[in-house]
Amino acid sequence: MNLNLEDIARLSGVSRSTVSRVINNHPNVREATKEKVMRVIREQNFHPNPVARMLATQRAQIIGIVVSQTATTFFNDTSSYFPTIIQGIADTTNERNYGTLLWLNNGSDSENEENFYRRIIHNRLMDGVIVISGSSSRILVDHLAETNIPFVCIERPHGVADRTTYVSINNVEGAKQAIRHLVSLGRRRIGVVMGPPENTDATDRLAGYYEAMQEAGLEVDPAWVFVGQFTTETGLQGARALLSQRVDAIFAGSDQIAIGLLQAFHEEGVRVPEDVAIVGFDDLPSAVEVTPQLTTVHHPIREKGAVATRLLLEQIEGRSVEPQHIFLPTHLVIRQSCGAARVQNSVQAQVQEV
Amino acid sequence: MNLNLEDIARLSGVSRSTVSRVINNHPNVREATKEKVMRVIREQNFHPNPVARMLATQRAQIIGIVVSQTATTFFNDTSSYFPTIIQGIADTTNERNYGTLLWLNNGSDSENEENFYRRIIHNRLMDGVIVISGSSSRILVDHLAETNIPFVCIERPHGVADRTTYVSINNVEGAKQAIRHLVSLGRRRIGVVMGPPENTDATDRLAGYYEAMQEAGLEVDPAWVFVGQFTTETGLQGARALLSQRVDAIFAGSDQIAIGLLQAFHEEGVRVPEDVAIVGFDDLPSAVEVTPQLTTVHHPIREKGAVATRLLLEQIEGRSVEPQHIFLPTHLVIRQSCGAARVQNSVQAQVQEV
DNA sequence: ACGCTTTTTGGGAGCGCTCCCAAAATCTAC
DNA sequence: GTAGATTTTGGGAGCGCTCCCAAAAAGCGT
Repeated sequence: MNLNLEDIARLSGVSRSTVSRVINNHPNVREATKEKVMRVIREQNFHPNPVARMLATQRAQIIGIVVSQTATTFFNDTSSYFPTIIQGIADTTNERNYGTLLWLNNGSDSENEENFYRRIIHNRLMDGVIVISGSSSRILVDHLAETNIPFVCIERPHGVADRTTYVSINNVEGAKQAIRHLVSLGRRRIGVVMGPPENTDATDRLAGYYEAMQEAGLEVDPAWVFVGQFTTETGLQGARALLSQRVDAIFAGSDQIAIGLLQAFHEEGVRVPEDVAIVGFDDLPSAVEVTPQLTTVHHPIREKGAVATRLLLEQIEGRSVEPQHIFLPTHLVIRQSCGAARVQNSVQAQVQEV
Repeated sequence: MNLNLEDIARLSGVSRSTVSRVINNHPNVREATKEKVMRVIREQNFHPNPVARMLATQRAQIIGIVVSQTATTFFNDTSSYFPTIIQGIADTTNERNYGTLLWLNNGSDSENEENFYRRIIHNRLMDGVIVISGSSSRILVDHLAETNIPFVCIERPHGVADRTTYVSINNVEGAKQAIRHLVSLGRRRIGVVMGPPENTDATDRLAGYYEAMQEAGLEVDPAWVFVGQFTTETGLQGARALLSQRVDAIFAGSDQIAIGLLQAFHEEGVRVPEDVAIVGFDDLPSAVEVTPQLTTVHHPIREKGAVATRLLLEQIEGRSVEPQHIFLPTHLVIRQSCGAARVQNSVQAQVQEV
């Protein structure tokens, strides 16, 4: 039922090779021939079989997106971190006519995980792979590094980092921007609630916190540092832990955490930003949906995906070989939760009236 | 560098065909031969080239997931509708060793859209396709129906519905559950803020609202019905529109809308549930993160993805031909926003103390 | 019109598998 | 040991394309 090159060749009175040349618009085809063939192709609504082409060229025009187990939790919460990265990837792949094969590991046992990685590595359908949250899928990254499948990580991976191309953001600087801002507003007892140490974003942001505190000449009491996950749950716990330390500001390692802080403080009757100022990280869509709106470090998530894809395609198409390490810039978005903005948020306004 | 069947054959002293039989564990291979070949395969860490296999078998073990343009907006908000469906799909594809090709259209102009659909239809890499939000990608569904690529829609599509297999939920019944509950709590002036009429979930939920109101013998004032998008923005607008109608309850077409209502009422000083009771739809993760927690109709999103995939694979593997229409059941989750729960939410507790 | 260069075209081989058929090996029973 | 049935194995053809090389056609200058 489906036609092939040979059929089109017969119908247009030329050879298979000429049809192939027309399709791949090879320069050396006479204009008249080209048009003749093109007409037949259009008439028959012919589309060359990509599988055959793959087999012949050893290229698939497909990249893989791997979302590792841990990271999968992101899908369940209200952060849209992952989907946003994927959108960024799609921005580039659509533009360049690549397909994307999505690998989501949501099994739980590690036997499955091993099998999951095998499937990825041996699936020769992909010209390259983007590993999201490289820090949490070290095994895969190591495997990938052994083969010569081009790949790039999103977020700085552990271990193989310098031999690997990755795209991250300037977490250290972002954290410093946040802390400096709090300091400039007169806060001194600045605590931090951070994500897990396996996550390089978390470690980098924490490093930025320490650096900025030191630069400001502020000593950090270890009890001001609460480490958990990048979740609202951790925010709730962190709020309780830090409240007893009488901190006057908290740097939340992510907006998810910040939202947890906000919830806890709301319940405890602690006023934000009056009693405790909060600065988040990520600038998620929900940062403006909470009360008070979050002051937060903008994280160019979608761009990360797009840039990673561009780098990967360069690698695939052989235009680049050297491992690259990209850190996209961040910037602070000042809203209400830090207390810098004039605007009073409506909760207080209301409570004061009562 | 990569070995092929012939190499393995040579190394194990048998023929290509025998190796192929071993790999596909065809019954007629002597045990001894089988083991010999297996050993070589393991030693060489050989994996057959899936592309060649595809070309020979005309089967790819890959399905496509199409997320159409309009739906893409879901990615940007805090609803995790889409990612959750995709997880459901992955649950099934991982189990069955299928790969998934993700098609995300985030371009804007319609020329792109046409091209996007072409790419999908002519990409012969997919044994079948899952169209998410079929109602919004009618063109694609029509195209797909013309070819004989197996496909399944998530949500009831427009037009071709009865010739098409789709998986949806019982929107009508879900809406009725919500309304009945509000009626049982003594509410009479029940308004509704609903998503767009192009969306069949929206139309079905609205139909359920009308039916339930009629069953309860309550007349619906047309001014109580506000139609927009499935977004918080629409919630904000809807709240303002319905407030002047002095409704005592609102059925929100989605939790996103409900969150918008909550925000607006919070700002206006309208108490929920005392002044206005709210019931949402979807039971998103954020339903428990807002104050008061949302009473809402549970929507088995992930299951929808999993079921759709199972149906698709049956179709692909030829075990089913008749179009099927599945409506997964919903149930009401009672929390705080309807006023049925004893627990007072903390905002009021606080305000009352002041 | 003719030789020479350049462009255009056709066909073979190959990508790495599966599937079919026929040949070889093995088994069975006498 | 042998005929006949059955199991196991090997090799050819084919899936639909690309790529290379050689042959054919066209262009060009005299």
